[in-house]
Amino acid sequence: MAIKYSRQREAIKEYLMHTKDHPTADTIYMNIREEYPNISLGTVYRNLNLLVDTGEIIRISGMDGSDRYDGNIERHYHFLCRKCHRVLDLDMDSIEQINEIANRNFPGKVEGHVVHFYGVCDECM
Amino acid sequence: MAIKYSRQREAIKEYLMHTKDHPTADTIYMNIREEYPNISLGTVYRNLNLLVDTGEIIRISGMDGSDRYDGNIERHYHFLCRKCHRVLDLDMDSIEQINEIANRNFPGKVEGHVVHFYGVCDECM
DNA sequence: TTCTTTGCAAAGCGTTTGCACTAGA
DNA sequence: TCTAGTGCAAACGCTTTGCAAAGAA
Repeated sequence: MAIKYSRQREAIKEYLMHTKDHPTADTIYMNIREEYPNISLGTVYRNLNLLVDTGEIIRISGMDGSDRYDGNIERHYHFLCRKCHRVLDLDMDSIEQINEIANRNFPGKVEGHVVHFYGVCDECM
Repeated sequence: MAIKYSRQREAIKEYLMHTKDHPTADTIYMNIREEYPNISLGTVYRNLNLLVDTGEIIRISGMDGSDRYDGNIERHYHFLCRKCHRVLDLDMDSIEQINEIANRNFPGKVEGHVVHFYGVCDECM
């Protein structure tokens, strides 16, 4: 099925491109609702899934309760503050070589990994 | 509140100590039910939480849909097969130093990380 | 007895889905 | 026109919780 333009989807993408927060679907919903008061949470979820599938945004899973979304699709790492529960970007060297370390004694094939860091952010210290 | 003995909790712990699978709460429930047919899923969840809190078992989150549990509390890494969805232990060197790498340019304090690997296991290749 | 744990069922939370309607191409 | 996207509400999967009854100390 071909993808058609939708102003709601555009607004969601736009929003994610201009924030450095890593908002949840619900937060995105609350924000988009200011411009499109009738948008439904279901539409937000459907569009987030679509944008993740097309590679236009990234989904960050396994941090907190709910998934976060990120308009920055460059490979980077995330940090979760255990006090304020904000998700921050980490400016750090690549650790892609951990795949190789994992592969050494493994009979199958390690293709990738998910990492995230946690601790206390500067504002909460 | 003091912790009192419970045969159900003992059975859950026992079960986790003797399996190398990384079962979900539901799988544990199904298995314990063979010995305790009246046990409820709520009891399984309550005991799993209690055992995680006391450090007797480990919870593995963010792999699949549901959390997995592990009776092996030694620091080790996990692998999720994207075909059969089994979770396997990885026999690999420590990568604890990634915390330090993450800390280098970070204004807050990185205390820990969650990593898991994915790919195809030997049986699915 | 006293306080913890249980079984049950209901509720919670985040996310997905069916459907009739709307809107993009 | 034709098909994809929307809003709404219901349903989903996993987990937690309130409560009265049962069990451990």
